Amino acid sequence: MATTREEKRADLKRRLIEAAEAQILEKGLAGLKAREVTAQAGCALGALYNAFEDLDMLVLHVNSRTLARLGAALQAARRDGADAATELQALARAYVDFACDNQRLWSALFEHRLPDGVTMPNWHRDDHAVLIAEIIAPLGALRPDLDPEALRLRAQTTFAAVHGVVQLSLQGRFVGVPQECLVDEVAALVATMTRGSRPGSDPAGA
Amino acid sequence: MATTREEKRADLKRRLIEAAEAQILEKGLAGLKAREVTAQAGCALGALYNAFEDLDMLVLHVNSRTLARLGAALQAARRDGADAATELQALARAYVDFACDNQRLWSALFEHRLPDGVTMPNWHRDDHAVLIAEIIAPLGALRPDLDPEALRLRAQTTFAAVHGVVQLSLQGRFVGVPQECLVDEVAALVATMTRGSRPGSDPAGA
DNA sequence: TATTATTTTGAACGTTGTTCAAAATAATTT
DNA sequence: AAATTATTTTGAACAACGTTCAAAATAATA
Repeated sequence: MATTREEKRADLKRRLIEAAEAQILEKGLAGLKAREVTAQAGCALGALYNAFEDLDMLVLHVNSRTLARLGAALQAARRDGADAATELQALARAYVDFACDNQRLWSALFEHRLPDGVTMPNWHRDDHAVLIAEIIAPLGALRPDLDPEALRLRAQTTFAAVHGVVQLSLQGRFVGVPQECLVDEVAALVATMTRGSRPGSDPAGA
Repeated sequence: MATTREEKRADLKRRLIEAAEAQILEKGLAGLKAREVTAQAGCALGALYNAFEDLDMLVLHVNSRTLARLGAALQAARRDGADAATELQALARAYVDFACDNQRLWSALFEHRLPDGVTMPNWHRDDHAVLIAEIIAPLGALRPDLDPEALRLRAQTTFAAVHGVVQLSLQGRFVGVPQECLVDEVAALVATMTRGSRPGSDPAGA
């Protein structure tokens, strides 16, 4: 065995990521503690800082895994060939379902903050692309007037709108819609945005 | 002076809230420290826990002040008599402006989390009503078909949609729209939602 | 097998929020 | 006014946290 060094290193990283994911799943991001993670991973406290720069970077690895799973769920929800409204509804519904079914992991994606002055590594930043990737095509079908740059911006805005409704609701905020209404309200929002995006829906043309 | 006790107590609370607000303004919610707040307020460390249950409750008082100011800004943006689209645009613009001009205080409103199992006191929960209060009237004008309960839900959804765009943008997230585009994208979103809400915009009727 | 390079370890450090007995202060009673 | 009681203020002490680092253990090489 010539690569024992790297193998062990990789295995430790994997165990730490899995332990961290389990901790977040059980107690939420705020319940993630270096001592519990290392205990569950079967290593010493300091070993965490050998494998990762710090606890924040470990969280980013967990979040990247969550983003990959979320991306897969969104891809699986695609309805190629269906009209844009149907496709957007399916994507939004898949997002709501994923957030509800994986609340703590999904929350960690947006609750986590890097310390001031620390910029997010590119390998993790790029993993966020899945959040808007599937929106672009159906939105482009609704809005053939938009150039690629404006279309991408509008996709980001569309995602953020749906995301905002989900987030305030799942946080249980006073201004958030009750969880029982979440699916319906998101569907209503997407329907409204879809209708408002259709060419010919401009008031000047009515 | 018969009420020295209460006066001093109230004065200390005020100084602590102002010091906490100054700290959040300067360094953000994560930069709020019990020792710095009490030092700036001119009292001992333990005095904080005499005046408030804990640091979280002090944050809630700061957040209530922020909500009051935000509520005033939204009320001032009202365009009574104007059509619903204009009114909704004005409200959304006022929300964006407030969030941009008071980023750290505004962020604290939504970043702050109570520990698991601790429920928000009613006096603070109710202060959140200002976030949707002004939306209901213009949205009701657009959607006369909705009963009061559904209208309130739709107002919450509408707020959350705009809020989501603002939050992801100001957090500087990869999927958030760049800050330079925020005003325009929110305006586009509100315009889309307004058009999609107009009676007669239902595809079945086109 | 001996030597060198790397990793693993956990005690120790600094910083946090929070507590609490003692000291200081205000209110009340004599 | 003085003495007594009630309340508040204080800051040292505590537990829990993320992080570091010299020493011990282990792997790679000579």
